[in-house]
Amino acid sequence: MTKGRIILHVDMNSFYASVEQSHRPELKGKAIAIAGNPKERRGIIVTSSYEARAKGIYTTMNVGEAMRKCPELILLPPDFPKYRNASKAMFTILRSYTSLVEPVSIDEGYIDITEISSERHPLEIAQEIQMRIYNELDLPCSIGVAPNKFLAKTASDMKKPMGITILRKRDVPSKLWPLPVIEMHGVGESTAKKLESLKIYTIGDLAHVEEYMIRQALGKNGVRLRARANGEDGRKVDPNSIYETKSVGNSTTLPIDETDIQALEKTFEIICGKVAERLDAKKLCGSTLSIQIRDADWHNHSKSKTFQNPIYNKNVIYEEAIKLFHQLWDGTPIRLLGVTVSNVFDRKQSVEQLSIFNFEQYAKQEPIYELIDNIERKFGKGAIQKGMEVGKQTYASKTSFSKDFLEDLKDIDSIE
DNA sequence: TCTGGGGTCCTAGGACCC
DNA sequence: TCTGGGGTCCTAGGACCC
Repeated sequence: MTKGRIILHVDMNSFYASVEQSHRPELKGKAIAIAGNPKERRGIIVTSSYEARAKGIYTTMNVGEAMRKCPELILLPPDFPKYRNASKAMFTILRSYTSLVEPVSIDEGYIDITEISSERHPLEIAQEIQMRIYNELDLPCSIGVAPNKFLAKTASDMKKPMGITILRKRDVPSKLWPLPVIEMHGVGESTAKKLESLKIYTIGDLAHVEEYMIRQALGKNGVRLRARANGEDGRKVDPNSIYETKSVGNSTTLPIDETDIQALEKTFEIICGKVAERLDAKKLCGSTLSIQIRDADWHNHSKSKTFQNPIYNKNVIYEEAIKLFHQLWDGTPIRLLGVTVSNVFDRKQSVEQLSIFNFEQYAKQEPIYELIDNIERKFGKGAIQKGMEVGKQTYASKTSFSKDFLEDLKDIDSIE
């Protein structure tokens, strides 16, 4: 960490709305918004154009309220494939400069331009990137230029739309410290409240608090926030982070606060289907299943279970989710239902892990060890491996491959 | 301003093992 | 014999971000 880095944060401006405007030029200059489901009572504004923002429209605003406030507002349903394509094109432009590109979400990412900055000025690179995205994709973005991720992210937020902001470490006292602490990326309402009780109101206050005090109040996270308030952030730009999915979930807010078990089970079926579909698309599986419930008062509850063998099959997910649900639910009305598969990894990897894992796991247990010994004696050295091959076939439709596998082994034994 | 749906990371307590 | 400390995994819940 001797050499300084130069990092850009590229943040697309009101991305979904801008993509729609670029596809349909007649929408340019107009107040438009992407709304979850305009027909539904619980539809909200997901993104709005700057023209709409000027009229008081903001993200998470209820659709009905938005229409009252701005009757000429043009509502559009989200078109994610369209946004994903635009996103891909944007990242392709970024990757034409360096492979050190880390997508953070569909509409923002970091680029480490340290190496290429030896030939060109960082500001010139930022300007060119911004112009290329604008000219080639017809999309506006803001760019932050800084020595680390936190400052780059903070900088890209300072001038919107189509801004470029340089934030050096030496600018931190003058540009960051006067701001209210809630403005900081990583500080939300809850943390701001806790900080307030410590008489920390500005980013500068946070930067100067004693380390032991902030650790006591906020733990590890507090210490990290304090470092960031001082302009320090050692995180690297990691191009691989997008490939390291940790969980896949789906949730839905019900049309009414629901108590009818049949309606709830039906919803679970749909949700589980979507989770399985997305796991399929990414060729993933996961070992932990959790369900989420949100009640009418916005209290959240969850129940989870970790399985010996990873799951991904729609029916398995549904059956297990329903089991968890019945253990968790006390009959009170439900606002939101969710299902998540976590501890996910590549499905191909899973087959190998599975075999090794099971073997080690069960070889430790004496009767099984004997059993395996016996089988190898009876059927030859490759028998266990073969049994596992068979296991792989049936695995897709079974939750507990290990148990099934063991049953299979017992069957073989009882053939004797 | 009364709030959708996709995520990530952190914490704290308990179980279990050495 | 009634008792330490460390590590890891699991679960439930919270905070935050876009």
